[in-house]
Amino acid sequence: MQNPTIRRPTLDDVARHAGVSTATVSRCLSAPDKVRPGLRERVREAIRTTGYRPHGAARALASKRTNTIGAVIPTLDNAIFAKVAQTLQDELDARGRTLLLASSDYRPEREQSQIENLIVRGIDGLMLTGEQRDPAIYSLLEKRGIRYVNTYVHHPRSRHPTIGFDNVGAMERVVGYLHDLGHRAFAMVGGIAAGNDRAEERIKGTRLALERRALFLPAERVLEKPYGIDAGREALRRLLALPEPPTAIVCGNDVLALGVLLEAQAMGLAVPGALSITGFDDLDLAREIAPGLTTVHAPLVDMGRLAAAFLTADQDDGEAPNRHSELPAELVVRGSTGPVA
Amino acid sequence: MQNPTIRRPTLDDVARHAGVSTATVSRCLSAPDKVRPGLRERVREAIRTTGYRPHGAARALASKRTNTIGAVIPTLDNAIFAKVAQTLQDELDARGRTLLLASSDYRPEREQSQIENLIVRGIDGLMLTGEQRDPAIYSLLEKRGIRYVNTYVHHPRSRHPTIGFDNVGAMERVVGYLHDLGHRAFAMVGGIAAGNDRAEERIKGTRLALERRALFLPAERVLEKPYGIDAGREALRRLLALPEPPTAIVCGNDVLALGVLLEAQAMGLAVPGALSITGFDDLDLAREIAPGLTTVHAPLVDMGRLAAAFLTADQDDGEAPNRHSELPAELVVRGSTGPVA
DNA sequence: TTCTCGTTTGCAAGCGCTTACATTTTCATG
DNA sequence: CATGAAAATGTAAGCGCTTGCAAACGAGAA
Repeated sequence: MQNPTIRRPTLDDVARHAGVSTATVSRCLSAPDKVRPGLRERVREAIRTTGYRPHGAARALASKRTNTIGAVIPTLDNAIFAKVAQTLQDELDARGRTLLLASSDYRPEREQSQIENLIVRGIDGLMLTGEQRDPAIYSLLEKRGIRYVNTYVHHPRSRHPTIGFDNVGAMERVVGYLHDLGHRAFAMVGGIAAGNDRAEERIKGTRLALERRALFLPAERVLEKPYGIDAGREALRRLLALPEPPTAIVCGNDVLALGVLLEAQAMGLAVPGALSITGFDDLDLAREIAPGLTTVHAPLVDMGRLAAAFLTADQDDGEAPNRHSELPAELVVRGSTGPVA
Repeated sequence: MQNPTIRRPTLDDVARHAGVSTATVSRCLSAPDKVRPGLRERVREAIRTTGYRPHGAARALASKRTNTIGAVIPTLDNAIFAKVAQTLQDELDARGRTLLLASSDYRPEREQSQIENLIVRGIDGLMLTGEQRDPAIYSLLEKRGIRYVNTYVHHPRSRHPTIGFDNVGAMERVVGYLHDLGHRAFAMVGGIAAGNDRAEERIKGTRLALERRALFLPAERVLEKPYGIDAGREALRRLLALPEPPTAIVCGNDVLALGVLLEAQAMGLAVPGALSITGFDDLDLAREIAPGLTTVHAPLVDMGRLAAAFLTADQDDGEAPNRHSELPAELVVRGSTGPVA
C-alpha cells in the first residue's frame, strides 16, 4: 500500500540537520531532560523542518516495548462492550498507550486466534472478557510475560486477575426483590450460556437464589436467546404459552428485557400490573423507556478505568495493583416491576 | 511490562532446529509454495516444538508493510460507528489485516493527533469519518503514500475518495414525504453541526428541501443537540413552547428522534395523530418501538465492507477501486408519521 | 594549573525479520 | 551421462531505532 518511491525522513536525517548523533535525537524524544536545553531546541527545530515522525516498528524492535495494550471483546455491536472499549481507549490514550481492539464474535476459537494475532502484533498487556478459556492461552501469556486481566467477572480466588462484579450475587438481589414483592412464578430469559461465563453465571445465580427460597426453576422456564430485541419478544411468546405463565421474568441483559417489555405492550399485557420484568446492564434506554426498566447497573466505566490502570501499572514504581477488584453491581428499581397481582 | 528475562524463540531458533537457514523459515511463513514440501513439513514441526511466533515489529521493519489498517471514528459509544467498526474489523480479518481503531470524541484536534498516532504506529490504509478536516492531514497522508477514504458522505467531485451516501438527498426524500402528507409546520432536531459535516449536511438538506417547497425554516425551529435520548426529549419541550408548534419534526438521528417520541408519549401527545416524527440511521430499535420510527436507513454494513475492500485493494493486481462509491440511503416509512390533522 | 567526578554526547552493536542476489540442487532433455 | 534451465536454498545486507559503554566535556577542588 505504501508507495516505495517515497522516502520518509529518518532519525539520521534529523541528526544530520541538527549536526548531532542519532543517539542525541533519540534521547530528545524519549528522555529530553538528558539533553542540554540548547541542543534540545536545535533538535526540535530539525524535527520540525524535516517533518520527521518516529517509526513505531523500529522503535518497538529496538526497545522491546510497544506501548500498546490489546483487548478482546465479544463484539463491538453491543453497547456494553463498546462503552468499555471507549473508556479503555480514552484512559490508555491519556497514558500514552494505544489500544489494539479485537472481537471474537463470542466464538472461543476465534478469541484464541485473535489473542495470538495480538501477541504477534506486539502488546504489553491484554484485557479479556470473562474467564473461561483454553488454559493454553493463559500459559502462553505467562510464558511471554504479558500482563492480562479478565473483566466482567469477579472471582476472588481465581489465579487469574479479575476486574468486575459478582454476577451470581447480583441475581440474588434481583430475585430477592421480586420475591419480596410476592412473586412465585418465575422465568428467566438469558443470553446463550455456551462459551459465555457471564451469561451462565446469571442463569446460575437466578436458579440458586430461587432454590434458596424453596422455588425451583424447571428447564422450560429458562430460555437462552441471542442478543436482540426480537429474541426477547419471541421469548415472551413462548413463556406465555406455558400452562402456568410467569408473573416475573428475569432477563440476562437489558436488550432481551426490552424485547419482553415491548412484546408485552404489543400484546396488551400490563407491565408491571400483570407481569414484572427485569434487565441487566442499565443501558440509557432502560431509564428512558416507559415504564422504566428495573435492572442491574453494570459499572462499565469504572471497569474500563481500572483495567487501564491495572494493565499500565509500572511494576517498578509503586505497588503492584490489586489482582482482584470487585465493583458494585447495584439493583436499580424502576417502573417495570411491581407487586404480584 | 514484558519480563526481560524471558527470551522468546526467534527465527534463528527455528532454523537451527530444522537445520535450515532463516530465509527458508521465513519463506515457509510468507510463501510456503516456494519451499519443497518435505522441508516445509520439517520447518513446521520445528515451529511447533519451539513455540515460535513471528515478531510483528521486526517483520514490519524489514518488509515495510504492517498489514494494519487504521480507522478514526467519532466514538464507539454510538451504535452506528460501532457497527461499521465491527464490520470493518470482520472484513479486514478475513483478508489477514488488523484494524487499529481510534476515536476522536468529535474533536478535530483530537482526530488529528489520533491520525498522527496511527501513522507512527504504522498503517497501510486509513478510514476516516466525514470529509471536513485540516488540509495538512490530507497532505501528510499523501506524502506518506497512505491510502485513505472518507466515509458516511458521498461527494462525487471531491478530490478525496468517499464511500457513503448523500445526506442532503436523503433529507429531500424525508421532507418530500412529509410534505405530501400535508405537513407545513416543520422543525428540525439535528446533531451538533460544528466539526460534523454529516450533521451539517442533514440540516442543510432539510432546509433546502423546504425552500424548494416555498417553506422557510427559521432559526428557532432548528435545534442542534448532543447525541442522547434526553437531548431529544428536551428538544421537544422547547419546540412545543413555540407560538406555532410543528406538526412534523425531522431528526438528524434515531436517538434524538426516539427522545422526541418518548417525550411526546409521556406528554400524552398522539404520534402520529398530533405529531409526525422521523429519524435517521435505522437502528434496530426504530423497528421495534411502538409506533415504529419512520427513518432513513444508513447502509452501515455495506459501507464497512466497501471501505475494507477499498483500503486493501492491491494496486498491482486488478483495477484500482472506484474513488467514489454511493450507497443508497432509503426512506423507511413506519408508524411515527402520518397525515397532518 | 591540574585533577576528579558528574554530565553530556557519540559510537556502534544489535533488536528479529525480509529479500536481492549468489549458489546449489533438481530434473527433463539431448 | 552430460547439459542447461528452472527451482530450491543459503548468504548477508539492511529496515530505523534504542541503549550500553566509551569518550569528551565542564565545573569545582586542591
